[in-house]
Formats: sequence, structure tokens, C-alpha cells
Amino acid sequence: MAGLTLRELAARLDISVGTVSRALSGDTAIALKTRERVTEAARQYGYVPNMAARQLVSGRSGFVGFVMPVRGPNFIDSYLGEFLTGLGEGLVEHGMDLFIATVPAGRSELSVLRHVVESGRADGMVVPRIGEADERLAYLIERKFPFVAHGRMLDSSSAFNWLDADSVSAFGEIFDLLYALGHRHFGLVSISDPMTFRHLRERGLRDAISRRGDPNVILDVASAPRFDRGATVAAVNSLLHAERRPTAMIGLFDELALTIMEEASRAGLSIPRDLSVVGFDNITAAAYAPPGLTTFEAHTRDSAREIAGMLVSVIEKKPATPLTKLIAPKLVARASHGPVPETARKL
Amino acid sequence: MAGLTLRELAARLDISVGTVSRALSGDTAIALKTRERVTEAARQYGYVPNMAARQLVSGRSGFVGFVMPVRGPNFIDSYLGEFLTGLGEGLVEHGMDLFIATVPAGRSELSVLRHVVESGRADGMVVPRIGEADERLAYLIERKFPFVAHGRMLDSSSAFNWLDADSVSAFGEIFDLLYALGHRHFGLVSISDPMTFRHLRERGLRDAISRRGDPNVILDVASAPRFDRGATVAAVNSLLHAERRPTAMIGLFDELALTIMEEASRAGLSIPRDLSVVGFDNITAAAYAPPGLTTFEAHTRDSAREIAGMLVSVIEKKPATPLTKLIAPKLVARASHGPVPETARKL
DNA sequence: CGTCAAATTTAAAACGTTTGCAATGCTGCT
DNA sequence: AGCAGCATTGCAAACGTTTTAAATTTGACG
Repeated sequence: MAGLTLRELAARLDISVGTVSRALSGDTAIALKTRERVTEAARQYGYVPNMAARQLVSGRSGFVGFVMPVRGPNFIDSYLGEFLTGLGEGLVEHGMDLFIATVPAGRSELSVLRHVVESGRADGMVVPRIGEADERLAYLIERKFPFVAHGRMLDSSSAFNWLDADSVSAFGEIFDLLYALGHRHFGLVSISDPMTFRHLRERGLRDAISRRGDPNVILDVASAPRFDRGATVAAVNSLLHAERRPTAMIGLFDELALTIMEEASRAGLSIPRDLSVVGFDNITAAAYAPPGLTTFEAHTRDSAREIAGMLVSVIEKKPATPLTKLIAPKLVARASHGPVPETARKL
Repeated sequence: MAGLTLRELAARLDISVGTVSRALSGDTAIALKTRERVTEAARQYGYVPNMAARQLVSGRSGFVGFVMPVRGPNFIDSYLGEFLTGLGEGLVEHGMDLFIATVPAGRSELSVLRHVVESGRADGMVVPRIGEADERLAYLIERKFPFVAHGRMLDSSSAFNWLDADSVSAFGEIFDLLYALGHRHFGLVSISDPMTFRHLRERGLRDAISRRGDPNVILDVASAPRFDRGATVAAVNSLLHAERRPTAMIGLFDELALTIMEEASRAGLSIPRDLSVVGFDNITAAAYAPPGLTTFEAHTRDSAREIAGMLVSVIEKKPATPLTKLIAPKLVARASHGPVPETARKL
């Protein structure tokens, strides 16, 4: 389809194809003079190697694969864009590109992943959103295919390469912050989906509570399926309109925290005067939703860039021990949290 | 690297490779019985064709290429994620995948585009963000390479396939809406970058104004480089603190409208009482920024899905006349616009 | 000026498909 | 019984690279 082939280039230079190939790859077995001549001609004629042919013989595609997480009809965050941008930035530094597969309606994410791997169209995979019993990881590990997960498992029994936000620490930090402001009754809005980050974040909160050792601390948890708006609102309100309402509510991630703020103001509560709210991720809307959501910056783009680097070294160096990395989220203190209300303090 | 090859599969079935290949492609020249036997065996053994080999002979990669738009360090919208999601959804219906290339620091978007095309790794390209004199389009047209642009040129002199939001109509609609509410003095915050959508939107506004034929209508325009936050704020304030301040301000897109709202409230103005603000795109933050930004839904995800379909038919059918499509943006009326202030009405 | 080793280049196989063409087997007709 | 014609299958070339092994050239040295 395209322009010049290696054979044609070789013909013009009156050199064999093999020599041209070697010259372009910088093989020192080829005389320097020849290498220069070939390189110059390639540049001049605008030669671009056919990747399919190269891939066929080398077995490497130059692609890193990513299967689009299946989304509901509307998602409100910029996570995907940031993640893919970072991934691209990280990969291009190593001369690799990104291959994005989408899951057709009615097929499983795993089957698409398998297809990408088996068809040889990717040299490694990036796997986001780790589930409690993730069949994608099981497949890739068993297949010994290079990959890096964004997220991790709850225990370290299955060894693989991952990068994750240190949400355990972050949720501990949230607790400490709010505790210091006098809060003793906490509400956590969580999800019921079997994702590991849910447990890690809850664990971070619970660990911090038990570390504090204050028997007066109460933690109420309500959860709903991840993309079920109605159930989420119901979960939020179950806490908001409970016998005793928490003075501080934490969203497992920003979307939930924003819902908390919406429902709270619908119920006539003023934030942070009547209720403190904290989220996690620092999505764009967090800055705009009044009075400004206190949250944690998850460094999505940087994390993705880092993941790209990790994956490349996994592909090239096949390290014996898994690469793992924790990214420290950074508190973004806005105006949605404050001291516990006087009324609550009295009780 | 991978699993079974066609040759191996053929050996197990004791059939020639060619026959197996044909059988799998559903060639009716092969006896139905054989086709079924082969298909079943392929399924059972988990045969997945090697795409590199297929691509080498067929000349088709099964990929649609997309060069990531170069972004500043922080972008605040969810455009990219929505667009890529839609693109993926549209492509997968036709069995194609998405190839994403990132522009390395110091290289031009065009050079990356060229490389993708020449290396034969994509059968078609999607080109976003059309510039006034877009060298990418020039290259692709000259190269006769299939592509669909998201956005269009100002005139129809250069013919190519595109899909665009009908922002001319939408900006006319904004004017009519605000005019009906009594506004006569308008402020438009625009960008100084040479993108065509800027002119189209401005044109939509200006056309509507002259269509109305009211000599009392005033339109002030201030612009700044797209990702230059400081200059944008300055441009907004130049309108906000002018001798006579517009009663209605329009952002060329939501980010600008949000900046208008921020600066306006910083200046002590109440929206929409003192100032009406309207944007375009309906980014997530638009719903959260108080009092809720009136804007237009740009249908990014659907547009991308549509673009995917168009591109596939361009690749397969090579239509003689260019495919073009206008998507009608839909007004999302929130609370940032209202009747012209009494004080202004008096003058 | 011949010889040998080192330097450089070439030839050819291989990667896993698709596909044009040839070969084979079968059916029914005369 | 012979044969045309069709249905089905097999063979082999081709796609554009990389890479191994062999061939050729060059240069140094006796």
C-alpha cells in the first residue's frame, strides 16, 4: 500500500536487502560508510519500514494493549483521558504505541483480552481496575504474558507487576484529619462491586480508627453498585437521614463525595458547617462543586506514565521479581471539610 | 510466541493450510461439512490468527489510527475519554481496533501521522481539532489516505470526509435566546489559536446578529491563547471591567465560560442576576459550577461513534463524494442565563 | 605476489497468512 | 463407457522484513 519497500531501497543503492536492513538497525558489522549511505538514502526517499513484516519475523508488535473498561452510558470523570494520555506519553519514550481494544456488546472483557494476546498484536498489556478475583490477571499470569496492573490484590499471594495509589495511607490520613477537627461519627459511602480498591480504602480507614483506639469513634458504611445512580443516592440518604447522622462523610471516590454534597444540600445542610465531606481522586468537578471538595490527588496521568515505563522494562528485561509501586496521593484541601458542628460536639 | 498456527491446525485436521484459511473465512467454495469441521476445531483448540501475517498479505491492518492531540500539563475536560470511548465502540462493531500514537517531545504531529500511515499500521485515520491551514489534512488528501476529520474547514474548497457539531446554528441559537431575554450587549470570550471551530462559532453569532438587524446590538470579543490560563483570565476581565460591561457573556467553549463565571463572582457579580453566561460542550464541571452553566451538549461520544462508522465505510467503499455530517448540539438550559438586568435595560 | 584472517556483504530461509491456479473427485448426460 | 462440468481441495507464490550461514572482498604480512 505504502511507499518504498526495503527491496526497492536496496535496488536503488545497489546493495542487498539484508545489508540495508542491518545498516538501518545500526549493526556495526556493516561498514560505517555504508551505514551512513543507507541511512541518508532512507531519509531522503522517506523510507518507513512495514511494521507487519517486521512484526512477523521479530515476533514483536511494538504495541502495548489496553482493553477499554466497559462503561455505563455516561461517565462523569476525566480518568480515562488522563490515563491514556499518560500511557501514551510513557510509551512513546520507548518507541512503543498504544493498542486500544473495545469490548463488543455481549462479549467479556477477558475474551477480548485473550484475543489481543493470542493474535500477537501486543507485546504487553495494561490492566486497570483490579477485581477481587480477577480472571484477566489469572489468565495473563498463567499465560506468562507481560503486563502491569493499575491496582493490586488484597494480599500478596499472587505475584505480578502493579502500580497503585497508596489509598490505605490516604484514607488513614483522611481519618486523622477529621478526627483532629473533632469528628467522631463517620459515614463512608462505598460501592458493592468486587473491586479491590474498595477494600483497601475501607481498610485504610478502619486501620486508622483502631490505631487511634478511641472507643467513641463510629463508622457507618453504606454502599451501592458502582454505576447505579439511584442506588447511590439511596445509600447516601440512608446515612444522611439516619437516627444519628455522621458529622463527616467520606466518598470512596469523588463521584460519591459529590453525590453526598448534592444530597446534603438538598436536605438543607450546609457544607462544611453541618457536615464535612471528603472524596478521593480529585476529578475536575471536585474543584467546581461548591464549596469545593476536599479530596486527594490521584496523579492518574503520572501513574499511567510510570506504568508505561514499568511495562516496557517487564517486556524487555523480564525481571525475576515483580515490579510494584505505590504512589502517594496528595491531599487537596478545599472547603468541604471543617470542624465538627457545635451541636454534635455537645452530645 | 502465541498459540496454534494455521499450519498446525491444518496438520491436526489433515487438510491443507489453504483450505483451512478459506474455511475460516467462510468461503463457500469449501464444502459446508469441511467448514464446520474446521470452525469447530479452531474454536476447540483456541486458534487465533496472527494478525501480522494476515496484514502482511492483505495489506490491511484492522486498525484505525489516532494521533493524540498534544495537551498542556493539565486539561480539565473529559473530551478525550469520551471521544476515544465512542470511537472504540463504533469501531468494534466493524471488527476494527484503535491505534493510538503519541507525539514525542520535539516532534510534530504531522511527522507522527506520516509515520503511522507510511508504516501501514492503520487503514484509516481520525483527525481531531482542525486548524485553519491544517497540514495533516493536506498530507492525507494528497496521499489519498482514508480519514475522517472531527471538525471542518471554513469553506468547502477542499473536499474531505468530516463530522462536525453544527456550532454555527448553536451559536445563533444562543444569541436568539439571549436576545429574547432582553440582552443587547454581548461579550464573547474566544481563543486566538488558528482553529476553524473558533471562526465557525463566531460566525454563527455574527450571522444571527445581522439576521436580527437590530442596530442596538453590540458584540465585544476578547481572546487568548487556548491553554494560557493567565491570558484567558485577562481577556475575561477586559470584558468584565470594560467601560460598559456586556450583560451576557458567551464562552467559545465551557472552560472559557467557567472562567467567566469564576471571574464574575470574584468581581462580586451574581449570576444570572447581574450577568448571563453561556458555554458550549457541556463538560462535566458545567453541571457542578454554581449556579449551573447553561451550555450545549456536543454529543462527543456519539459523534465519535458516528465518525468510526463513516471511516469504516470510507475504507471499504471508497465513496466518490466526501461524506460529511453535521451534528445538532442540544441546549442544556441550566441557571447561568436569565433576563437582562433592569439597570441595563434602562440605558 | 601469495596466503590467511578479518571485515564486509550476499543469499536464502523463515515468520503465518491469503489467494490464484492447478489438480482431483464426483455427477449426470449421451 | 466416456466426458463435460462442477464442486472441492491442494499447491505454491507472495507479502516485507530479520537473521543465520555462507561467500566475497580487503588488507596485512611474509
